[in-house]
Amino acid sequence: MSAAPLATARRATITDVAREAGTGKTSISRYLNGEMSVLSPELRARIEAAIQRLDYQPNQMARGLKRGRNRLIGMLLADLTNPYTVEVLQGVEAACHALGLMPLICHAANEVEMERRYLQLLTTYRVEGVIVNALGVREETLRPVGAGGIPVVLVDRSVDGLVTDMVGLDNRGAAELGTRHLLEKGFDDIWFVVQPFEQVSSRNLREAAFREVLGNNGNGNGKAHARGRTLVLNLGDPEAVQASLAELDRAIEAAAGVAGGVDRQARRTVAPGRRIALFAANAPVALCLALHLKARYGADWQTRAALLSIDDPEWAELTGVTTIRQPTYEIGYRAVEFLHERIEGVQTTARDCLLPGELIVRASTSG
Amino acid sequence: MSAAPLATARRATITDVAREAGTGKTSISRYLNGEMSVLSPELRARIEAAIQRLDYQPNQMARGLKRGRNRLIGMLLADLTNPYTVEVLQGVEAACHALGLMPLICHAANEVEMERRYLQLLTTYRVEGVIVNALGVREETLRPVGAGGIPVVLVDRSVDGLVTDMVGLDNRGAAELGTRHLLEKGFDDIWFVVQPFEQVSSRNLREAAFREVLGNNGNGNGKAHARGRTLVLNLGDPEAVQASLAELDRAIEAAAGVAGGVDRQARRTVAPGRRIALFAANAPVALCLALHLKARYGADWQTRAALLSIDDPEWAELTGVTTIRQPTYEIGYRAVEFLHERIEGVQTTARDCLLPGELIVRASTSG
DNA sequence: TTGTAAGCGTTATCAT
DNA sequence: ATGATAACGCTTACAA
Repeated sequence: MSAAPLATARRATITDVAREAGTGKTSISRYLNGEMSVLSPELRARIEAAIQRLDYQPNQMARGLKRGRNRLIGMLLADLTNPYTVEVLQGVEAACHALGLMPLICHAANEVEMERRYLQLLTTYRVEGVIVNALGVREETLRPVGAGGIPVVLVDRSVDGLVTDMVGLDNRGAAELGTRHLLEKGFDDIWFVVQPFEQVSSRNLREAAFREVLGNNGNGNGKAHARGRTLVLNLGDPEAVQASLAELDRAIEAAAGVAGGVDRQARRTVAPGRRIALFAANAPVALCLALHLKARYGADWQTRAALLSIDDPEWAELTGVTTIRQPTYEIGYRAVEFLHERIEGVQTTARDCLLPGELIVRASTSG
Repeated sequence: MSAAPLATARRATITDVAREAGTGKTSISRYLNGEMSVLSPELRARIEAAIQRLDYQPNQMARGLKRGRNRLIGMLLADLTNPYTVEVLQGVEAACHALGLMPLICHAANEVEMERRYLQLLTTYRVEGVIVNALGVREETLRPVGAGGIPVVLVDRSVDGLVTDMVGLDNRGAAELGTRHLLEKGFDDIWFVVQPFEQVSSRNLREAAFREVLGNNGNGNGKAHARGRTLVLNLGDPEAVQASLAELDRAIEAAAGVAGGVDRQARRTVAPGRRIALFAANAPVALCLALHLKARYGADWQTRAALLSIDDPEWAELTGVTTIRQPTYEIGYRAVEFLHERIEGVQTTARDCLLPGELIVRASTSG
C-alpha cells in the first residue's frame, strides 16, 4: 500500500525532475504549463513518469516570483463572528475557485491595529488584489495597498476619500423596506438601534433612510403620528451598552404601562398599538437586544417589543424575528469578479454594486 | 497631503533601495534582518531614508524562496458555518500572531473534494505546517502533506491510520457530563442525536460514552430504568433528515400522550417525568432539532422536549438551551503551539491534548 | 564595516 | 522539438 514515494525529506524541484527524466528544466516547465504542442509524445511520457515517481509539485512561490503574479488575493474581514461575514466569504471562495484565485483570509477581529498589520502583510506577500470589509475608517490605512497599485474592492462599506469599486447591500432601500413594514404593521413608536454610525457608511445610510421615511410619513399618508428615534449601541463598550439598554427599558415599560403606569403584572397582554418596535441595524445589535430583553422580561419578551433586524442570523427563524436578508453570497461573488477584472487591467471608473435586501416576515412583527 | 510616494507602479525592490542609498544589496538585507551591529550609523541612516522614500517593502515570497521557510501555515477548516470553527479560529489567529506565523485559511465547506484541493494547494505554496479540522476520513488525503515532511496537527478529530498531534475536546468526558446531567434531572428517555458517526472520531467517542453511561447506570444507582437511544441525523441529506425527525416526533408524541393517548390538547402541562430529552452531539444538530421542533410544536416546543447540546452557539442563551461549552479558543491556540514546536523540529511521539468541556445549565433542563 | 557573487525554484529568451 | 542561460528579489558565504 505504500506506493507513495517514501518521505523524500526535501521536496523535489524542477531540476530533480529534469534529471530524473533525462532532459532539461525547460521541457519540464513547458509540460507544467501545458505547452504540449512542443513536446514529443515520448518526452512527454518520460516527464509524466518522472513527476509521478518524485511526487513533484511545482513551487508556487518560485513561480510567482518569476512571473510577477501569484494568483493570491487578500480578503480582509472585520469580524468573523458576524454571520454576515461568513456568508460573504462563501461567495468569495466560490468565485475564487472559479477564477483560479487563492484567497488569503485575514481576520481583523474588530481590532484596527490588526487591520493595519494584515494589510501590510498582504502587501508584503504581493497579493494581486484585496477585498476589504474594513473597520478602519481612515483612507490612509488602505493607502499602502492602493499606492502600491494593488486593486482594492470594498465590501459592505465605503471609505471616505477612497475611490474604488465597492459592493454591498442597498442600505437605503433595505432600511426603507424595514421601516415601511413596521409602519404598515401599525407600530407607532419605532427605535432604530445601531452601533456608532458616524464613521461607517453602511450604518450611516441605514440610519439616514430610517429617519427620512419617518419624516416623510407625516405627509397625509396614514400613520401620521409614528415616532422614530435612533439609539446608539456601542457594542465595544459594555458600560455604554448598559446605559443605552436602560434608556430602552424605560421606553418599553412606559409604553406597556400606557401612560407611565405601574401595573406591569396586570397588563399581560399589551394593547397592540402600544408595543414598541425595535429596528436593529445588523445582527450583532439584534442579538444584543434580544439577549437583554430575554434576560429582563423572560421568555415572552416579544410581547413587550417587536424586533426587526437587517441580516438574517440562524437564530432568527428559531425565535421568530423578522429580518431583512442580505444577498451575502452574491456580494462576495461579485466582489471577487470586480477584483478579478481590475487585476486583468480593467480601467473603468470606480463602480458601485448595490444589491437589494429581502424582507422575511416572521411572528415578531405579525401580531 | 500626498506625502505618500506617487504610485510607483512597480514596487521597489531591494536593488532599487541599494541604488537609492548608494550601497550594495547586502547592507540592505542586513538592515532588514536587524543586523544593526554591523552597520555604521551613517549607512544605516541612508538606508532608512531610502526605504522611506521608496516605500519599500521586502517581498516575502522571494525571502521564503531563498530561506526555505516562509512563516506560512495552512489552516484547513471543515465548516465555517459551525460556530465552533470560528471560535477555534480566533485562538489560532492569536497564537499565530504571537509566534509570527501567517495562517492561510482554507474553507472546505463540507466538500471532500475541496478539502483535497486545498491540501494540495497548501503543499504547493510550501506552507511550513498544517492544522486540519478534517472532514475527509481518509488518511490518504493527508498523505501528500505528511509525506512531504510537512507537520500536521489535527483539531477536533483524529484520522484513522494517521499518527499526529491532535487537540480537541475531551469527548468522552463531555458526553458523560451531559448524560449524567440529564439523568440527575430525572429524564428517563434520552435520545442522543448525532450526524453519521462511524467515520468521525469525535462523534464516535461522544456516542459511545453516551451509551456507556446509560448502560452502567443500571448498577443499583437510582435511575435504573432510564432508556437511551441514538438517532442519526444526516444533515447532508434532507430526506434522511425528514425520516429521522419523523421518528423523533412519534416518540415525543407518544411520551406526551403518556400511553400513546390522543388528548394532546388537554395535556398542556406534561408530567415532568415524561418529557423526552434530546442530547445533540453538536451545534448544527441542535439547531436542526430546535428549528424542527419549533416549526412543529410552536414557540413552546421546549415543553415537549428538553434540549442539551455540545457546543454553545449564540442562540443557546437566547432560547435557554443547556449546553456543554468547548474551550474552543484554547483548542486553536494549543494547536498552533504544537505545530510550531514541530516546525522547530521537535521530534517527540504524537501527542493528544484533550481539553474539558463546561456544562452550562439553562432552562431547558431545569424544569 | 562593506560589497561581490552564487544560489533558491521557476519562467522567458534565445539558440540549436 | 529541445535545451542552455539569464533573470525574478532575496539571503548568505566569502572576500576585501
